[in-house]
Amino acid sequence: MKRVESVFEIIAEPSRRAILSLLVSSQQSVGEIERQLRMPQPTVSKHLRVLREAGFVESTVDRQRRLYRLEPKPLQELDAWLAPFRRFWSAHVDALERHLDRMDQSTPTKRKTRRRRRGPNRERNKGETK
Amino acid sequence: MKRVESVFEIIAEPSRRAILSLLVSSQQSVGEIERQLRMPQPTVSKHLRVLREAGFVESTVDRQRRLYRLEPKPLQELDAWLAPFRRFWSAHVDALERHLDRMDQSTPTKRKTRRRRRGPNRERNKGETK
DNA sequence: GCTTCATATACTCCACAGGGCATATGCGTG
DNA sequence: CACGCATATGCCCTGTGGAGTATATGAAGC
Repeated sequence: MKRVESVFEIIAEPSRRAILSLLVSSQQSVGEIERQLRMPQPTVSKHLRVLREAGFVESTVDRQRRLYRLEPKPLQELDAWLAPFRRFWSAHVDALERHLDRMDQSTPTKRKTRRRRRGPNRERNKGETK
Repeated sequence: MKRVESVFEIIAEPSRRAILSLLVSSQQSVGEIERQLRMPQPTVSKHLRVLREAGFVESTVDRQRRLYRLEPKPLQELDAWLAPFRRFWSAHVDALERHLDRMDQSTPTKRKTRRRRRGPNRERNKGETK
């Protein structure tokens, strides 16, 4: 009865994140999730309920199974929340680079290939941190 | 003593998110945070502790105050975690648009102005969901 | 030295979320 | 219609995280 839990609280649960990660490739039935994640079926169903009521997933009926699929909106909200911070850290990378550039020209020592391209409005970090 | 709480658990707390959002503009002392967020000082300090131990913030000493500033890494991890989902939903937008395009050409009925621009490699959603 | 300001920590209390288990519902098939 | 598989729900129990309050630490200034 305590609806509207924030997106953040929903994904704080490791099992729920696991489920979401499973569904990102393709939709799955409860039983498939149960087997892949090795967790008891009631647990899966309960987490799916939370995810469904929070809008992270939708279910369709296929014979006696329920197929769960991902819905983009909630995670897009999370992405939106991150926006100011992305600006923050890219600003910092810029500052660091300006600093290094100054170092480079003032200290022409043996430097490995640093020299980053300095085109204006560098495209934002794409999240490929690894 | 229960270190290594996940990034997700840390930001599940509204007060902590508020603190992070405050710090994104500039560093702040504990007292400033306390006043702006209207929360008791011990609460602020406790949350700051959690944030510090999780690497979200760093503190420097300025006279009798402690200045807290944002550190990018943990939120960048979160950003990285989102990457697969971004791929997921941008794929879906593309599929939807292809679908609508087919509808458009096969069903020339009265349609409000839909017709989206179809330039290749559309720029990814910037998070402006509102 | 003592006092005051700024921050940190210790301790108690309580609500609530998740796990485990039993059981209900519901659809399919003989 | 009786049985079986797939999923959902209800209930109890426990751990833990956050609020509140009091108090400790520690630097400044007199």
